Amino acid sequence: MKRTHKSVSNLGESTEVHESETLDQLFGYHLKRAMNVFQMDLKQTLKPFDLRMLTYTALVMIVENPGLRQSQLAQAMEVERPNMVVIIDTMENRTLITRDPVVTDRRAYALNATLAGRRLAEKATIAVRAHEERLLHAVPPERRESVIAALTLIRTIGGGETT
Amino acid sequence: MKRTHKSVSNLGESTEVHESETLDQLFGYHLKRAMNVFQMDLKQTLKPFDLRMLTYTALVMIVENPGLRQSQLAQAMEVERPNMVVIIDTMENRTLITRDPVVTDRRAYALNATLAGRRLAEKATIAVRAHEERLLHAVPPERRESVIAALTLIRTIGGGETT
DNA sequence: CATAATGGTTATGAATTATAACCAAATAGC
DNA sequence: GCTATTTGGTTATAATTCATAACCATTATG
Repeated sequence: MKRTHKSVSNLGESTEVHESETLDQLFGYHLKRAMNVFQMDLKQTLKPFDLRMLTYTALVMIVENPGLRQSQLAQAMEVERPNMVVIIDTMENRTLITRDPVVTDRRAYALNATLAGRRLAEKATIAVRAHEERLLHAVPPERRESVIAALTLIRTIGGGETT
Repeated sequence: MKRTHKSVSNLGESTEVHESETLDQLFGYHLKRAMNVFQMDLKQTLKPFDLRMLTYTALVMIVENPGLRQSQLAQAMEVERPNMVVIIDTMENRTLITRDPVVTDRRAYALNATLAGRRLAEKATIAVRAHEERLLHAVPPERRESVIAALTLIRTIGGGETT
């Protein structure tokens, strides 16, 4: 299935999209390309809900982990704390979540989703699932699982140290 | 599996890393997490060569597609032309590549790697392969291929239109 | 030729991400 | 109890990254 790669391509007016054998052999290269496609599509998918990837992720995490604190969320999402603040701010301003006092620690806030927040998360998730189905329809479920397993494996190996 | 919704929760000292069932079911979520790990590691891998991900990619592409023009490279890398200019600039300043005149089009430049550029690309690629091996050693080769195939499939589907 | 389109460049702006310093509250040491 | 240190959250700001608009020289169109 490998095309014959000629060293010197006659670049005059070739409409051909140029590639690289070396890069094509790299796992990370394909990972990034697929990621780009996914990300662009997801961005469009979330736009109607006025959500970005990070806000969507944060919202869902809060919905499913009521009482979560900002630092925990930041850690879980691998985002710097200061950046988490603005994400939380915007969601609070939209009354998707609330910052509730924590009795055991008066400086911390417990994050909780409002009803509107849960509703939005639900709707957005439906759209996100449709977006995934659209992009993945050519990949049968068991292969998706296989890929996810591989990706998870990679993460557990490389993600050990967050130096 | 759903915890009781209390406004104020007792998340006092749980060291547990919080996750989300919804997100865990999403392909894109795992894609992004793995991508983060990969990217961070690759960044460190390329640092000794004073290369960024984009410069490495560009360099390899030029090495394997001599005479490539900037716009073609930008298109292949899905990068805006103005951004490509600075990438090319830095590589030219380091004499890794040259901008050679194109006889058939006096405003275009043919990009070619110098000997130093090819040498650097080789060394960097060895390091990148080692980095991949490190992160992927738990994933057997045939599964890597399977994953790459799936990722490619996704790209060909979603990447059709670049609106 | 005159007009439009293209390759490359410059300048600039928007958006995302990271860093440093700060306050209030909590914890540790004495 | 009282100081010193650490932690959760915030603010301000810098550094990166990425996208947009306008421009020049050249080429293609008609």
